[in-house]
Amino acid sequence: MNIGQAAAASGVSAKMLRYYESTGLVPPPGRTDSGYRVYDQADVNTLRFIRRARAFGLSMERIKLLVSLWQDRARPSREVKRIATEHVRELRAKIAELTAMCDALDALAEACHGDQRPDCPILRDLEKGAGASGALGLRRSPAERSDRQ
Amino acid sequence: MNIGQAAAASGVSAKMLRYYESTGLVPPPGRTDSGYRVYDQADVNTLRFIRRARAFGLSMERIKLLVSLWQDRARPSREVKRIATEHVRELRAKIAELTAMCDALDALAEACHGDQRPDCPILRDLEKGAGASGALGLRRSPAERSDRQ
DNA sequence: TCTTGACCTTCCCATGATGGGAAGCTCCAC
DNA sequence: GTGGAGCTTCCCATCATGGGAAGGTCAAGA
Repeated sequence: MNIGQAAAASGVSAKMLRYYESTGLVPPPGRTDSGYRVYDQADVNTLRFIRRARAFGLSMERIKLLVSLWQDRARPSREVKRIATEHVRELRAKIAELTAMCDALDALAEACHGDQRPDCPILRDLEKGAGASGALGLRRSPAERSDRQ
Repeated sequence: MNIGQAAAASGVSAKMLRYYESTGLVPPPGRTDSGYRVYDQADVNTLRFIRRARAFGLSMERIKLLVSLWQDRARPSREVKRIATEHVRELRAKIAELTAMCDALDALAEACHGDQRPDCPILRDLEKGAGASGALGLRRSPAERSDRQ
């Protein structure tokens, strides 16, 4: 199989395939005399594994770990579960963050007439000084917190 | 006010301040004879507006629109509301996507013993062939869909 | 056998918003 | 006048992904 066929069979683009190889996520495949990459079914299975792991939003770094655990018959499932639960925790945090943004902005949008008049609660909120922004805990922004400590 | 003072007063880092200027989000401020940027209170107000808009997760592009609407006394609130509701829609889509990932992975993690034994539902799921992945509608990945149409 | 078009190779660039850091200049307080 | 804090520009890195150019390869059909 050349790279295009492996891409079609795995659902990973040829571009990403080369990228995964360059970062060491997958080992360099064999080459034909003319330099074309050659893949086999085992490679395609690994790529599919990676694609599915990506669909869970896992980072390349974690996927690298998962692939090595997957290929280790003596792995303790504890390791795999640890990676998964850590990712779940991060996803929950991200979801909570987005939900807060979404709810706060939605409330403002609901309060906005949305007609030809210039008065707008959304803009009024955005131009507020140091006042708390309701649902968003916006007192000290990340910038304020991290800028030169 | 020099850039450091404007950064402290607005909560936007000096680094981002220069970046916003380079992308045209804010106009180039005045300069001293020696080349230092000079800001006034109006600039700081704009930067605060931007910082608060960023806290809602709005993109630079949309913030650019919002700033121009904000500064237009004759703006129709319709425009502002449109931008906000569009962003809310995108946030909801993102939240749904992350929630699906999170729930699916969490279910797998819950089913995993997490001990020294190698058997693991998480890895079993990831190595599955074309089978549907439960909560994730993983039949055709983005790669499969977009790769060479 | 030659041509043609699809495919492969490497290399560079762009994304979006942000930070890190280097080299060099400026300003202020002592 | 000196030291240190702060400013300037410029380049690099993130993270996973795609776009595209320049050039080589392969296979099918004339």
